[in-house]
Amino acid sequence: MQPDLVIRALGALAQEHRLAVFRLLVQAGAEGIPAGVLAERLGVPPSSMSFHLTQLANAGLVTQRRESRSIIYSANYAAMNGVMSYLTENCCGGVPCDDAAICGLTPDRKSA
Amino acid sequence: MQPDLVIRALGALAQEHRLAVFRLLVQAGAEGIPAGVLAERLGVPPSSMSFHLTQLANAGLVTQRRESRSIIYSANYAAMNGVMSYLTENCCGGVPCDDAAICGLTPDRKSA
DNA sequence: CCAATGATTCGATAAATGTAGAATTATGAA
DNA sequence: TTCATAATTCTACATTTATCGAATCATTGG
Repeated sequence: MQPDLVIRALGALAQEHRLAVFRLLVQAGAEGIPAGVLAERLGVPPSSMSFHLTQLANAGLVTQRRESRSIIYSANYAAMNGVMSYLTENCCGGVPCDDAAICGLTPDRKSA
Repeated sequence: MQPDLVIRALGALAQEHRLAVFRLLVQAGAEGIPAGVLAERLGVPPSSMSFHLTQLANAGLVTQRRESRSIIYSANYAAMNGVMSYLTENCCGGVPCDDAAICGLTPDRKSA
């Protein structure tokens, strides 16, 4: 994954509402969530939500499909994996995060 | 790690120069790199570099120590691990990711 | 003390980001 | 067609971010 795309993805996630949206979409899985539902759940006006969804889409983190009147957003797991891989390889000392915190274990396992 | 700090860390890394700085610091290890050397290596004016280093420090991603006239920056690995853990747990479908790549499989938790 | 070095802070400026109402587009139903 | 629904685009505005020269602060050496 090229740095430019990684930067866009990080920037896309570095915002309260967008991080919350992405978390919801990750939980929702392939089924996805309509834009309007996301707006309502987070208490954000539709036009603002649209702006944020555009940012996420532009970073490649979400995909969209139309279903009747709704436009349904889904998380792009592959893109997220790409970001995680980049960070692991370039920003974690090249250590494959073996028994350290990264892979799902609680961070204070690092209690050296 | 609380979401607010995660957002600040993501925002700190979502910038060309800062991502480059952090990568250099990760490679440098505990020894760290002086601010001036970072500025020169990346071709950024000292005042601009200072701005970016402040952002990184404010996000908790780097630490600084004075050594004679130089101020030496080092990567905070624990903070980075905290960010990775948060993303793995909240943005990768909760999959423990240790038998996939980072989180290489789409969670078909919707299988019911 | 005085000058030189390394770094930050200040100041001004340009660009990008976030917000949200109003208008517009797309779809479906009567 | 006409209306209602779902979402986006348009528009304006305030805030934040990024840049970088100039001024300032901190440290060391003469």
